[in-house]
Amino acid sequence: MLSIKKQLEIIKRGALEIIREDELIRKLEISLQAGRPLRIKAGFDPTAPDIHLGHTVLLNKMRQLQDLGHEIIFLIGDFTGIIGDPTGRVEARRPLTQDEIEKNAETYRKQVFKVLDPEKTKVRFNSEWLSKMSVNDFLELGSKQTVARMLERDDFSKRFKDGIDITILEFYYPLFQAYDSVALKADIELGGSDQKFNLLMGRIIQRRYGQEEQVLILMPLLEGTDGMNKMSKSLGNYIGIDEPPKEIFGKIMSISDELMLKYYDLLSHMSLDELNELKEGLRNGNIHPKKVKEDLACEIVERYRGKDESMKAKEEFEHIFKKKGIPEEIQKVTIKVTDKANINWLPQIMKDNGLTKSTSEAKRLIIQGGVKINDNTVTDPNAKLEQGEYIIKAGKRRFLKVVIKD
RNA sequence: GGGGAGGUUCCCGAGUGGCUAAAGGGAACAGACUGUAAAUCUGUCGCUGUAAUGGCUUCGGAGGUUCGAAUCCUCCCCUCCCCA
Repeated sequence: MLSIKKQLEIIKRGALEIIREDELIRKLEISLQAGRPLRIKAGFDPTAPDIHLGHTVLLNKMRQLQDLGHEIIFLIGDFTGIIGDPTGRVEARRPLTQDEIEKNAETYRKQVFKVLDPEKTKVRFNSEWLSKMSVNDFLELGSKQTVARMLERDDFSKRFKDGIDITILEFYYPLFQAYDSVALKADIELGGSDQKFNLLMGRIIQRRYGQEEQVLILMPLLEGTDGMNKMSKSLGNYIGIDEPPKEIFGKIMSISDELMLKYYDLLSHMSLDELNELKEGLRNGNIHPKKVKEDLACEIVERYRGKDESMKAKEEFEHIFKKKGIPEEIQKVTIKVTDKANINWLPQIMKDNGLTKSTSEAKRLIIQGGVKINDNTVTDPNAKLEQGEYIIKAGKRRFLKVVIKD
């Protein structure tokens, strides 16, 4: 194991807040002396098994701790997932079946182990202990916290003031999550900064159950591609690590320059010195922002998909956007003119093949000059395609190859 | 349990009998500009083949009044506020 100082340096990098640092140092000391790794807990929702870059901020930190020799517990909140985290909007959730949970867990394992070391990661489910709670246990847990304390939480107090529903069940969510720390005897809990309340609750509940309090490591939230909200699947502003390489590449390239720097801070494995150098270069104009963004896109794709894929994605991107070319692989359809009336009407073809949702939309797009056939802008919304082979480009990135036959 | 306010197109939100496929904003999409972006400007933004003063679908749900309803009536469902 590394020295306390070294460990601390690694742990602190990128972390938004550590509660409390003195406790962390003490825990590290004891761990080092006794040769006992610290138990680190990080919880994940079982309903969204698509890992995106936002998750990887946390996962990277987990990996670092793992590499320091500590014990990582990847906790799947299968039980609490049924309630739904009150953070953000609440929707009534359908309880997941055992099968679904197992399936989601499998997907998690597959994706998560692109970052974590499978050998050193323990996957647990909180239903293991929560579903076995007796009514008495449940009451006891409820007695450990007061309503006033619960209402301190922003989400709750705001909703309470605004007169928006808060179910009693939702009050239990932070308590259950806190109880997970008790059940696991966690030394450290890792989470996004939006989880601060829940994680703090863990400290309080652990104390009330006579345990030593966990240290919290709060990581900043990664903003989504819109640069406004945190990255999440439901907002559609996410970049999934399982997505096709060119998608990942393209999405990263489309973020704003400002956001790009935040992504560097949270996602790049570049050393701090290199990072500062880069920022300086951008400021004085010695480095072109596009190049910097490209490098980031390459780094990310390479990490999850390998060097080859990363090179390919970059070339393809260059090809399409810089040289305004067409991608190598595009969807191809063959149409027989005689099949039906209007089958060769351009908007109809576009709609039928998913380039647009309706013929109206296709017509609009044409009128706006957003449609090209073989590199020539189409101006006539009544255009029909005669026999031959065409490449249709709709908007910036939708392509289709059509073969019209008799 | 009593009293009151609401549910409008992807989201927020105007609209209280025809001029309303429904103001305005946001999101999204396209064009210009660029670096692929951001910002800005312009345009589009229910569906439907002759870019139609056409047809169809949409304003919580189901009926009804009317030549005509998002707008009026009845019942139902849902949300919120105040009081108990």
